[in-house]
Amino acid sequence: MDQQDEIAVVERRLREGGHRWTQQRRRIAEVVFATHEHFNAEELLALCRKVDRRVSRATVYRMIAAMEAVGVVEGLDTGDGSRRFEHVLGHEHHDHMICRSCGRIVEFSDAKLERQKAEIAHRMGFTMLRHELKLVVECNDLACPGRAPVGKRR
Amino acid sequence: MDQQDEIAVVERRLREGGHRWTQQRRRIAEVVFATHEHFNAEELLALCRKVDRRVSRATVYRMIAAMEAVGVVEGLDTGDGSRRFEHVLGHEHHDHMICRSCGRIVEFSDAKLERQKAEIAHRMGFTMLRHELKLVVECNDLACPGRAPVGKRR
DNA sequence: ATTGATGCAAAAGATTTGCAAACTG
DNA sequence: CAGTTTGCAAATCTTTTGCATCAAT
Repeated sequence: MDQQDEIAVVERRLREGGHRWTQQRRRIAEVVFATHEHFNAEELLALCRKVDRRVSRATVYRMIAAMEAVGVVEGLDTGDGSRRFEHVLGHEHHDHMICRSCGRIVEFSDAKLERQKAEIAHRMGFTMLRHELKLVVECNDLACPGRAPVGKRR
Repeated sequence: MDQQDEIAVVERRLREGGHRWTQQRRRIAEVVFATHEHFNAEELLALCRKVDRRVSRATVYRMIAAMEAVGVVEGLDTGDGSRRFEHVLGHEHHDHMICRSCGRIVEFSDAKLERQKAEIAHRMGFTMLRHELKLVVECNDLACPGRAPVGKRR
């Protein structure tokens, strides 16, 4: 699935949800699916503004909420004070390791882990909507460039 | 380990960290270890104030940070806009399910899951400091009293 | 006495919202 | 056209911080 298709999916899902497809929303979707970073609202706003001055902060926040609601974007709490997001179309679910030494966000996925999570929710009588696993780690020398901590930690 | 012991541990760890043990800190620790809810800073402040008017908001925030730093309290992001906390002395690590229908936070723990998490971090060359697994679920009729959603969801 | 801790109020950030104007279907 | 969506700024909410004062060691 390439970027055009992904944006088409976003459009379709929003329309199906009774929403309108505006120029701003398309712009935001384009930027979201063009990046592979974990961005927060402010960063997304800045990226959108670079290509289209008409995108406002409020619209970015509203669009993020809308995309989350239709499941094309997921948020994660990295502990830096803002929520960060990533698009989730076209790749299987993955989890995150957040390195306290260098601030990197490392993605990983593990089939066994996924099975275990689903099984636990089911065993306890719940329907799992989504799940978020965060490992806060410290990198060892080989794995890490040894950069200074990034951003404020709390 | 009863509540007195738990508070003694908090005191010891803070003192070992070079901190002073003040009346406010003792009060806050007492309240934290007396509750079994997942409280946020504002709620903790209100509880403390009920028994001791001298506890201020700033001190509550500072004490939460201190307790987190010495590992007697852990925070979790429930998606309601504030961080929630729980004390972690005297019971093994557990994860959380957050029910989107009724707002309940259900705790669970699974040894196999724990082993898997640790193994993954190790395999990828990291040292795991802590981990947080959150399953966002929807309860089925039997499991849920069917209460209305609690708090704002985002 | 020294020095860290506290309370207060102000500041800082992130996110949400009211409303008139602009745009979509 | 009718009804959404937008931009803006103001409002909200949570958390942090500066600083004079207080209290623990």
